[in-house]
Amino acid sequence: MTYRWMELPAEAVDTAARELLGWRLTANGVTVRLTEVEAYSGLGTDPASHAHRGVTNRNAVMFGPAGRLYVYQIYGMYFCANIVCGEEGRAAAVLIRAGEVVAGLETARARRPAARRDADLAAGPGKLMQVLDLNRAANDTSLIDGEGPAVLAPPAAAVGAIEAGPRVGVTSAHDVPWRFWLTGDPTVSAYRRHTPKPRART
DNA sequence: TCGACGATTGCCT
DNA sequence: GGCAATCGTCGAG
Repeated sequence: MTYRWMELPAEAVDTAARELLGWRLTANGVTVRLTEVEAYSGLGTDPASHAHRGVTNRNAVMFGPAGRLYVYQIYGMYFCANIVCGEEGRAAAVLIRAGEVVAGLETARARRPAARRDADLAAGPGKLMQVLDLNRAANDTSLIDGEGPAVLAPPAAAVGAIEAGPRVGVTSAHDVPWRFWLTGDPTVSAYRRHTPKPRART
């Protein structure tokens, strides 16, 4: 199985990100509809990308074939998931930032007792991974062939309007809006400000 | 081998 | 709105 976004070149990762909105990601009994994503190219022009400084042991998956999962741990306690895009040998990935739980709602609630509303169940990269019960073990597994813990499927219904905006907190490459979300969706976390970290000097 | 930090979240005031 | 928790990864020495 090959999807359109899998055949786009690495420099068109923003287009791939757009196309992935509305797709359904299923893992461990829970299905979420992707409502917010962010593109990362790291072709030497994206300082925010893990792949910006070349291949390392961690980001090697980003340089692999499209349709696989790139999972990494952040702040020592949460996981974030990326959908690898672009041709093999060139880094490109789409970060899954938020989703709407469309199946396995009870299971999702049990996994995230801190969520007060259903819209908060997967309204963030780390939250989404908790809901799907995915971790580092899912890194470098396929989202397409069903052999991995997670499976990605096309939208069940027509995807609505899409909005785009620049990634907050990134000074370079801010001229290109690489964050995409479904207009008006309550699960989208795009409204959140990027928390500036306490750093010496400006 | 060591030191610093991050594509975050949730609890505190 | 502010900040602590917590550790794998990376770059420098």
